[in-house]
Amino acid sequence: MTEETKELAKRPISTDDIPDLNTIELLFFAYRDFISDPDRMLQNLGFGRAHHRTLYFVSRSPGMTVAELLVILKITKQSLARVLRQLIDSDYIIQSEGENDRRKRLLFATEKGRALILALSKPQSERINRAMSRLDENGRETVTEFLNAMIEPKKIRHRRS
Amino acid sequence: MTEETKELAKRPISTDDIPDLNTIELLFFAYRDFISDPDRMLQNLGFGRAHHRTLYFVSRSPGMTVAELLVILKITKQSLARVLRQLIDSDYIIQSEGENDRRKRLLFATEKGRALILALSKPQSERINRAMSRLDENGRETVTEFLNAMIEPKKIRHRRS
DNA sequence: AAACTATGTCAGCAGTGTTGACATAGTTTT
DNA sequence: AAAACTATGTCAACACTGCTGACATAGTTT
Repeated sequence: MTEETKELAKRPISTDDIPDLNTIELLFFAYRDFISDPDRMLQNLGFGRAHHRTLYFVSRSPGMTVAELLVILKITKQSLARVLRQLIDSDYIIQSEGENDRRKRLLFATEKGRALILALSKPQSERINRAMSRLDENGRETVTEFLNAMIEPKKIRHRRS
Repeated sequence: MTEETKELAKRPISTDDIPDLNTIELLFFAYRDFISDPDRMLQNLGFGRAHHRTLYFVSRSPGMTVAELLVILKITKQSLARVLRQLIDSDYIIQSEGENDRRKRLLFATEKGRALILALSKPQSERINRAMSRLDENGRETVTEFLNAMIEPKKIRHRRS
């Protein structure tokens, strides 16, 4: 190992190479810690992040269909089916037939599901609150604006005529 | 399904229930999109996010030991061993013995590894740059401050006397 | 009746996290 | 020098969540 033929990069990468390196790193740590509180709670239930997200969006938009959920989560039918089944079997979510279109499955959180999503969101909300507390109203809007700008703009979908 | 005995939560959860709900959602979407660009690149190499992070921190701090990497990444030895082995076998990272302590394995990115981490970081940096471009210097500091405050404060570790 | 749509399911695979046990080499302590 | 400790590696096994492709069923639209 002493006489290497491979070229080594001994100089650390820095903001000279990538100007926003510090922000990249901050985002990694911030998101990891942000998700860590609910992760711990979920573990006790035998659930994971996918359950969290599924329950979240269903609670946020009661009556959502499976297809709509797939679009939001950007995962495959099979990935969703697994966690959705578990959430339904353990009474966090229930399905009901669509009124106009009986093929559709409208998804609703039960009271049990609602209680869980509120419990999971609480530490996240508190963390955000702590971080925001240092900022004035203007600063909070700045953060919101920044996060929004980080999101991939929705592509306009053209319907088949 | 028409006559349900289970109690339904038909009212959507909202900022009435969780004040920072919108920020929670924004963070989810922002991070998912932020990580999606390098994810696509990694796929072509047969690598994943764990490889990305490992290579990142080694490039950032050349000469890092395995133990130090474990502390930063907060994963288990076995999880790291797998991706580290692949990175070493495919010449993105090399190991060398510690000078003082020959048990230690000092990790360095090769030029190939350096090139990869720069390529992976580029779209992330560009995305941050786009999002930051709307903000003035003061706004950028606000975002940095916010992200820092979202991170779990390091616990003070007491050394055995 | 035929074509299409919404959903569900099966089998199998990949990446990355986990635990616990054990092995080896090197360092420090007694 | 022997004993204890440390840094790393490895083995086996498992869990969660993403993927693909194929196929089935029921309901809707053409």
